[in-house]
Amino acid sequence: MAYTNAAFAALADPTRRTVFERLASGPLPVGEIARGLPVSRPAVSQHLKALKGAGLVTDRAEGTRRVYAIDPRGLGAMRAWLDQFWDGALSAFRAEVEQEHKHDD
Amino acid sequence: MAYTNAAFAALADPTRRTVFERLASGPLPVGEIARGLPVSRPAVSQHLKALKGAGLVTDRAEGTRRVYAIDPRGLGAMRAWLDQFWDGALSAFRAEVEQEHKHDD
DNA sequence: ACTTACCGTAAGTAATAACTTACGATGAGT
DNA sequence: ACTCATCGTAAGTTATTACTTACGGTAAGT
Repeated sequence: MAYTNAAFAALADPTRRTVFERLASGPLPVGEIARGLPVSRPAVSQHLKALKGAGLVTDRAEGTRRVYAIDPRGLGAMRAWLDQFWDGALSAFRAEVEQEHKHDD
Repeated sequence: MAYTNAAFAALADPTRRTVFERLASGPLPVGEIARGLPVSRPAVSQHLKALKGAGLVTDRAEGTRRVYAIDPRGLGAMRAWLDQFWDGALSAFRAEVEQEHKHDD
């Protein structure tokens, strides 16, 4: 999917991943997300913009505040990409181990 | 896991992700990986070093060449991190949809 | 209407990173 | 011993980016 590129790039930054993790328990307004973080609130806004562009979060207006929530689309894109390697990598790894055991004989 | 940080950072770069994808079909020496890529071979070596540090690839010496293969550890760390959100995000999304359907009545 | 709370964006800065070329080291073949 | 192939690392450059402060805009409350 088109989200794969942006999703990986977005979650690369530790601060941005922390922002994302704060939404795991449920939707939150920007101020709540930024509370206690070592960066300023505008920085959090910029991170949220990047996450939104990657299909990782959605935002809705609620009065004067903006509530963000996790968007499954970006998550799904990353999962699909990972699954592309999962089986192959495991079987290859298994074959690799057996190969090394042969050397032990 | 400790690999989570480095794994996300490693796969953020498109070139590096391409390098990683070339190992999907099986182990390859550096020269084979770099063949046809728009970057130099030393650049590929540097990418492989980053991938190795993230637990995404392993390397073994085979004569004068170095064969790289996909390491399931980094892949597993990312999958575990993703699964941490997967169920919650889906159920939250479902609740969100139902909430909006209520508005349609 | 005025103030306050909440938020996104613009501009500028400092740190990071992806890339290049140059070089050195090791193993295979003659 | 010599040459060639393969690869990792060092040094330097350029582009990207994460952050700050400053500002403007909208909604709610009095």
